[in-house]
Amino acid sequence: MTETNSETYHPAALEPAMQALWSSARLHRAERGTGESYYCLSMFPYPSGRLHMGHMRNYTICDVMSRFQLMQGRRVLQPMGWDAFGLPAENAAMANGVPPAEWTRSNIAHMRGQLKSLGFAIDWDREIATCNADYYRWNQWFFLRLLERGIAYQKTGTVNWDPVDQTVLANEQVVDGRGWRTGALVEKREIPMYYLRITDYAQELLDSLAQLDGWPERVKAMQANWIGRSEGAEIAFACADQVIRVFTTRPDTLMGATFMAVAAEHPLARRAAESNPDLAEFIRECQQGGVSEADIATQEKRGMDTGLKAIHPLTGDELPVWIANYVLMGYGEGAIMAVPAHDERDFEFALKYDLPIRQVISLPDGQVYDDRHWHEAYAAKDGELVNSGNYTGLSCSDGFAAIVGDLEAKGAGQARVQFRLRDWGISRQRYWGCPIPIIHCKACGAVPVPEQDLPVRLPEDLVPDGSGNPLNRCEAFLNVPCPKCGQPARRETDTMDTFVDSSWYFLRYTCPDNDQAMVDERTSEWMPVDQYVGGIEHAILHLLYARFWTKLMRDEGLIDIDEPFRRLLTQGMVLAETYYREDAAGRRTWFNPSEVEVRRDAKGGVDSAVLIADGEPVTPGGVEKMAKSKNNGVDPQALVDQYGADTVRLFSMFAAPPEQSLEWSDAGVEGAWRFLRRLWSGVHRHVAGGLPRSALDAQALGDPGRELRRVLHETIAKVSDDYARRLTFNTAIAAVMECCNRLARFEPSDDNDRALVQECWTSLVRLIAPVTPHVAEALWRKLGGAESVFEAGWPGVDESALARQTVTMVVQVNGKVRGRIEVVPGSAREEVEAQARAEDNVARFIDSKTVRKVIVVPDKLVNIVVG
RNA sequence: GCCGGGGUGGCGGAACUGGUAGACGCGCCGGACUCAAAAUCCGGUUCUGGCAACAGAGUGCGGGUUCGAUUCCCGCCCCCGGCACCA
Repeated sequence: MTETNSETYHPAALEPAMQALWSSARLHRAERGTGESYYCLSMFPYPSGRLHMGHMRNYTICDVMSRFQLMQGRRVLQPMGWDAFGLPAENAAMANGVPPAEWTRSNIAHMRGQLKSLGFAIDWDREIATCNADYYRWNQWFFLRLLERGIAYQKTGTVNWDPVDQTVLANEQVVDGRGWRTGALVEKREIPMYYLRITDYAQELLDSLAQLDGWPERVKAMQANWIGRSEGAEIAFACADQVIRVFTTRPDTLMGATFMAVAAEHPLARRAAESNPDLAEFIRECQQGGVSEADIATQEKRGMDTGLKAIHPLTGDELPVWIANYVLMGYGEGAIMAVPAHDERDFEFALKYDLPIRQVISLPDGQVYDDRHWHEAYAAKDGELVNSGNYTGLSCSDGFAAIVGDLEAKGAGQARVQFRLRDWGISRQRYWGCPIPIIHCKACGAVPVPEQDLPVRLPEDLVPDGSGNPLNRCEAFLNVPCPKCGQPARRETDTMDTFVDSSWYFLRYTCPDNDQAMVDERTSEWMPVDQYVGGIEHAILHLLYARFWTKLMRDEGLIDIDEPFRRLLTQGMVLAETYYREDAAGRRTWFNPSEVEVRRDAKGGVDSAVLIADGEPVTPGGVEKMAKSKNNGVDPQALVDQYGADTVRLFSMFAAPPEQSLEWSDAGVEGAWRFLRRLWSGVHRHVAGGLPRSALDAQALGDPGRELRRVLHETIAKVSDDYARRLTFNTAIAAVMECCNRLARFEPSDDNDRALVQECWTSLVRLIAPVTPHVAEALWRKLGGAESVFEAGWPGVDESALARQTVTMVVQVNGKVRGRIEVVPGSAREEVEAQARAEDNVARFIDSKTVRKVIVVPDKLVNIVVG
């Protein structure tokens, strides 16, 4: 243990030594210990090649919580694995010609090594990778059960189609409506896909948000809005020999409907286009551009009259039927009744195409309806019905009920609940994913692969080239006899959405070695996850799918929980300053912060920034998320090599609370490094004087000692609360630093004082141990600890140490601070007031004025109101 | 466009339940040590005025409630995350 005896701090030698110690004591194995279980989970990484700062931050947060719980005596499971399927591996294959399997596996090997060097208390025996058949076979197995239950089904869906590469594009591969590689205008295409009926679970997914006390309110709000439950009515409008069904949340405004609008993909639109080339052309135009909601919502509203007329179910009036690009086929019925007077989108459309606007809801007193300009109030539901025949005079809610009642009586409508949530399309026209276990037979149709033939293995030697899924050209994969009739048949070549992989990996960590079952009895021992940690960018999709999948597995009788994650912490992003130079054509070259030197003015403000290489200025481009495109990524490995893992961990926990974005600063890392060096030398100086001979007698301490001990125990109380309840590791670290600063100023005068210093160091080392485990382990042993600091227990608060002789109270006059007084805690109001008024500066401000009121907040503040 | 979040010194942030705005760290300024530098240590550091005591202003902008507002309410501006095939 020479590493711990060195007088100066050398993390490069120390950290591997401490890691070896933990490893041989099997400290990270989840099975060890007898305490209550604690499952602490990070969102598993996509193996992109190197660990980036976002990973580093995520896993440090999780490790701090795991180690804190370990020190509380709990049996901790902190696993790690790889979200190993997905698009980047295919892109890398196109760039380098390396098969995605090879690229992915070598990335995993490298990143595993990086994670190990950071000293995370991970149980590596449970590592999983979703690209391994022993994992994804259970995707396939469960998919077949869902197919049997009717939860999985086939229908057509809309995708982005690149007409040049003849391939389906992901939304991120569509840039300004064009394919990223070819630049061709992207088209929408309808293709058959497999879907999961998440809408069957919409109500439950919404209702059970209420039991997720440990989730941030904002995430629950985002999920609730995403599910988007709305109560309204389904209304049928006759149109020639057809019926147009619409869903509306405002049946009370039915008397204000002046036209109908259908999506370009609506069957009625297609029929109308058959005999009208202009309409067909318009539909073709609507088919251009991307499929993403943001694209559709921001495009200019456009429409065309079909010439068809729908019949208003109550008045019998004829309403023109338009095709409109703001009506979505995927929501409701793909058609709407337009009430331009009371819906902003319909209003805008009516103005543009000069369609009638008919006000049917009254406005607040004095307001007159202006049919040229939209006002928020037009969409309100607190007026009463006007211009509405029999319904005139009713409130909106009474009108809602009366109109729905009449529609029901006529068989033309009914009340209905509609969700914004759509069924989950899981088919991807890509190679690097889990094969969908289906065989297409000319005679028998889509036939599920029999269970005994699972897994359907993905061939690992293919290299995508950008022109569609290479599985389509892989005869060895494609050709297979039909399981039903034995005739030659063809495998499905679509693979599963990677969100399928990430929807249950946390269950598999509990039993990764089971090759007979997806999950087993160990799963219920650990689940639900006690603490889940991951990026806020996953607040909706991943977390919703994981909740859904958990309910599916529950309903298959595989697990017995309703919700997978008890507590959720959504960490913020890691940002860094950007620097660039612009050439004559306006093209920007981005420089990494490590290549730039910042010059400061006399006050410490940024004066200029220059490129170290040539000394010429660069332009600061603002603080942005670390990304390749802005070349502002800071490599954690370089910093770990320079300062050691503990310093990097300390700074990333200190610079911001976990939920907020974190701005990276190399200068800040220096500060963390200095603190650890001070901690190291402080303990060594204390131990060099010999450990104290006798136990601490707190009663015998002098005033400075008693004061220090009060600060220590206040610190223990605060830090414990910060770790356990507030999850603000930045303030916990600040409190430890503050206490260390106090301790450094304390001069022990006898052996009892030295016993106090011993109490301080042994406490502080344990308080910081979750954040900087290697340093803490070494110092703990230096201070005489026989076992690991993580087995040493957590320091307790001595309530008697917290008592104060006096407290400082602030004295305000009319809310402005004018002085301070020292009082005995719990002093009576009158006494405090008298003392406050006697204070010189306070008396000056009261002067001859009349005291109107005196507010006393015990032991804190006095406010004297004069006038 | 829709949903969610954020804005506090030169910088990252703190102020937990409406009660001292700026803890802790960085940077900067001054000092000690040194032949010198680095490292380290000590002191100062919201802005304006003042030698100082102290005073005035101040938490994105504009208003409001309150003895008292970074915190609560109303209206705006800017930045960030998500929008169903990036993960």
